[in-house]
Amino acid sequence: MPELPEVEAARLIAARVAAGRRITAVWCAGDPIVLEASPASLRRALLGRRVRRAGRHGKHLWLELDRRPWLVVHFGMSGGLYAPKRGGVRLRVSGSRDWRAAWPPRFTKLRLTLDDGGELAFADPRRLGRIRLRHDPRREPPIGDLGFDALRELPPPRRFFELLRARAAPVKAVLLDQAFAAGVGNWVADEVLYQARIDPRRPARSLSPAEGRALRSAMRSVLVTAVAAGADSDRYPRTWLFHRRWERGTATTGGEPIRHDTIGGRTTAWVPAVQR
DNA sequence: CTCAGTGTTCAGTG
DNA sequence: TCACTGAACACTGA
Repeated sequence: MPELPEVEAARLIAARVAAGRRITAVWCAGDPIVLEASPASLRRALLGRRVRRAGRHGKHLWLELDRRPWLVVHFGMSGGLYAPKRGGVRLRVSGSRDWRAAWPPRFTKLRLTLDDGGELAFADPRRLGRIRLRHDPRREPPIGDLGFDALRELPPPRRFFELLRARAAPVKAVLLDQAFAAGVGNWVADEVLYQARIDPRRPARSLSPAEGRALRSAMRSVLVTAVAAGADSDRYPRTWLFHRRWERGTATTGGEPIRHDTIGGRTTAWVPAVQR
């Protein structure tokens, strides 16, 4: 699920289901890896609380409650937040293929019931996600260590360029660094570099001011567009590299070949004919 | 059976 | 101390 657009979509789900509601039941899986806070402390912190709003910074999502600490979640590689389909059939069985369609979803780690009967479930098959409690999420680690939120706090062009100029690593690696821009992940970084027409291997500090502006604009455009689409990738523009990034040895809409290299520790899809 | 993946962290290096 | 790199983590699906 989880880069900034997907987490923002999850935040909207959380707000729709829980904002203004009281938590009447809490269920926790016995998973000490994903549950950084113990089931007992989670229950103590959440049960009976009223949810004020849902917040997000980068890929972290939290619920503001009427008493601290608050619930903070990170989706890792495979986590997600789910609500029962409105008016849909409640499947009791949650095995096999489309585990997200079942209720509760398979791999559910935390489940909340609200006072109007609404429900939220955090599920994470690969267990790289985390569920935490924090008194002041924005100021404490891990969120306190992050850079600007790539959607809501994009710095002005001058400042953005200065931050870029301070980094010697490949620009792709810098985009992935959450202490630089919180919320940018592998596919967003590749999409941004493609649309800005920049070679992902370039040292960040080697970019010209014009390239810095192009990168910043592309970051804003990709994120605004993906969030407006509700993180539904089928609704992303057909011109985006996203739709072809895993078609090995294939070409973009312009007929240019896609190349795959490991940069910043991640497989990077890019188009040498376009990105310089 | 092996490998890579929409992510983060930590040990090791220079 | 800092910036950076690569491996580890855990599990699923190709």
